[in-house]
Amino acid sequence: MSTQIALPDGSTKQYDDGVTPARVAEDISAGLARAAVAAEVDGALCDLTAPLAEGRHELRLLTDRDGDAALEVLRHTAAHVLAQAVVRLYGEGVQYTIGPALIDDFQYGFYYDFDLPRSISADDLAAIEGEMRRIVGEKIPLDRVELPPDEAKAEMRRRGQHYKIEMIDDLVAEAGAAPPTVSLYRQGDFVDMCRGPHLPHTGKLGKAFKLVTAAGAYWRGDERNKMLTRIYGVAFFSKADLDAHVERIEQARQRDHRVLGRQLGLFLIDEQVGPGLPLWLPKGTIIRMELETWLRGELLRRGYQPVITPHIGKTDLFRTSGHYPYYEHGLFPTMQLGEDDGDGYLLKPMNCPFHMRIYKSAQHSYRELPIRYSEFGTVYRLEQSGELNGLVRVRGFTQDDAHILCTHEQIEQEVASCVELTKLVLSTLGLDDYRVRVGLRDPDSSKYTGPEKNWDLAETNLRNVVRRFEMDYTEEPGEAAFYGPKIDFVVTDALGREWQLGTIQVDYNLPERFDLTYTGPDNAPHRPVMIHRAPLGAPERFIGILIEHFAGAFPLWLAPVQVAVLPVSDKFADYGADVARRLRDAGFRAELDDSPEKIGAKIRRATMDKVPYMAVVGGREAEQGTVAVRERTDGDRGPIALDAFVEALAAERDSKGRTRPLAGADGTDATTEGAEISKQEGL
RNA sequence: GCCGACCUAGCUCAACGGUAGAGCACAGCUUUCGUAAAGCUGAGGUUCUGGGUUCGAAUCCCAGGGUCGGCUCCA
Repeated sequence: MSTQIALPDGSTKQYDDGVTPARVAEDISAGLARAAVAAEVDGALCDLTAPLAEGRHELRLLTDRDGDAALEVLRHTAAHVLAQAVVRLYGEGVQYTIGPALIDDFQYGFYYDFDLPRSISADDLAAIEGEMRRIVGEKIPLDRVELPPDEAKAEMRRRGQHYKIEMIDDLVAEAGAAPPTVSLYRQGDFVDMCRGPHLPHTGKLGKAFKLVTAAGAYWRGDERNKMLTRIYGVAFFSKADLDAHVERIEQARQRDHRVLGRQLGLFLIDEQVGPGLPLWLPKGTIIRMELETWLRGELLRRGYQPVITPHIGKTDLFRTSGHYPYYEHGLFPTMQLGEDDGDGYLLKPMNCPFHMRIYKSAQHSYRELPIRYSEFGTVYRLEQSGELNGLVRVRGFTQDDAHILCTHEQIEQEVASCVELTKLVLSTLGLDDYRVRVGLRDPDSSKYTGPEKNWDLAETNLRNVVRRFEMDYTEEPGEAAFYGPKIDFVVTDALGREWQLGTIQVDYNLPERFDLTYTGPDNAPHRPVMIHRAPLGAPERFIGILIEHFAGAFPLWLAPVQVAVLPVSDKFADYGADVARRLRDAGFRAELDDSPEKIGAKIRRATMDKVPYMAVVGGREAEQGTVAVRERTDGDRGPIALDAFVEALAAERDSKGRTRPLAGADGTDATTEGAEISKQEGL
């Protein structure tokens, strides 16, 4: 009776039965034993203390160098230590539910959800963290016990852990006929149900952890359930890693679009105007105007027909579209004009019903299709108050909307063209860190409308397109709109939270509801299909993300102020005014700083405003008709003739930053403090 | 909407039951200056709103509004 252990270096060790990975680690070296957090036996993770069965096994020891897999074990144990601390401090009334490790989350490393008899304050967090440190000091072993479900339930019942009993019942139900065993981890006086693996004892958690915040979270993520208390924390293998994490969060807060939006004077959300109703300040308006102007040009080139529709429409219009009463909870309340007003009017939550009426205002032939109506239409949705967030979640926003009416055969080509446009928008701005989500219907839900065969067809169309573009994408059931599947372009903000930008949606429903038709070659009426699409999604959200992406340092073509003209003293203000006028005549947004400040102060101000170029002018420049160019981050670039400066600026502006004659060494790239600005890609 | 925290000058913050303050920004004056902050002076407050406790409230309590972090939602 013996156990053979094959190690990654190719060697094999021989043991009696019941040997544990921890024991093997000790045999190899004391250092390895110290560093090990878990083991991988024949490809499966397990505890260091798990006895190995008779026979031959491949063993790999997981240490702090093994990245996410090791971190996950550490953080998972941290969650258990947190739970033990909470139970110790708040006693029998505490029920603990789930406490996973978080690996991909930008802000947090683990959490645990509790049903507590009272709420948690900042002082409590400090006390809990103190208790956790005590538990770490006690080096309590985590012992795994496998029990039949009934015994595990009995254990949890003794401890008053009713959520755990529910979870065991679910496990049994999932497992079907053969009842599994349930693994419990005993950690001193604390017992939790858990898959594992875990650190062998609490001392291994070390000191590099802290609790961050407490928040509410519904049991099982369902708002009909009780709200639990979630405590978030972070944990690392070393203090240095923890410090680096804290520093990263701090950096991220600096590029938060709400912070930069105020600092740079881009937008304002004013309490008296109303929550989620942004005011665009002059500088922010420039950015938005440039983006929109550019996009309008691209749309015209692609055969879109611009239309303009009102902000309100009769409630009946939205009954026909089906949005009312389906989305009534998300609408601003109906406007009633008088007694005989019937249904009243609604502030529009979307543009499509209006575009449907435009289509319907004339007869259409198959020869006209596809018809593409585009509109930057501002819509209003009563988003839940707790959801509002700067520019990225608002109640009044604009969709760079269009509705394409086409035949079934044209869908793929049209969707492909929308994908191409969306990718152009993203790549032009260097936003290449996005993911593509194909939102499909949830087979278990009844919220979807329309015949199954249309859904199947539309889902196939979308799949074909994303494959044709060879895009990485994930299919996500349940993420479809109620009327059809969609392709979403999803990005993350500075704090790692995901937001949907561009979207392309196939809709068989609305043409049906509005009874849209076209005359086919057979001289008979046919039903067109509709595509909703918005490459930016909404300029509000898009620019919010863009502010964070550029850390406020916009490329020349978008920069609210493109050139700051800085006379070294008042004496040269006249020449400065000339330069500024010349630049404005050439179509640039140039500002003269004729304040009585020293040149250093003017440079500092322009730098903090993240103006791309400064033109410093003094006696030498006035005499020779030059400007001393200073680039936002590269600094002083020396004198250049004004004409040449204008020409170089135009080249950079018109190429949207792909050509940068005035930039540093390689002429194509610029970085900003703390910002990782991706290279502008070709189209 | 739910859980929790927060709200003081335009902004960032201090004062934590006893006369509301600083830095930046703003205004005036002096300086006329060569690549990231010249100096002096000044103005600026319903301490989010309303109610309560107290001799006295920015500070304690209650309600409302707003913001932030989560959860839920997202056409």
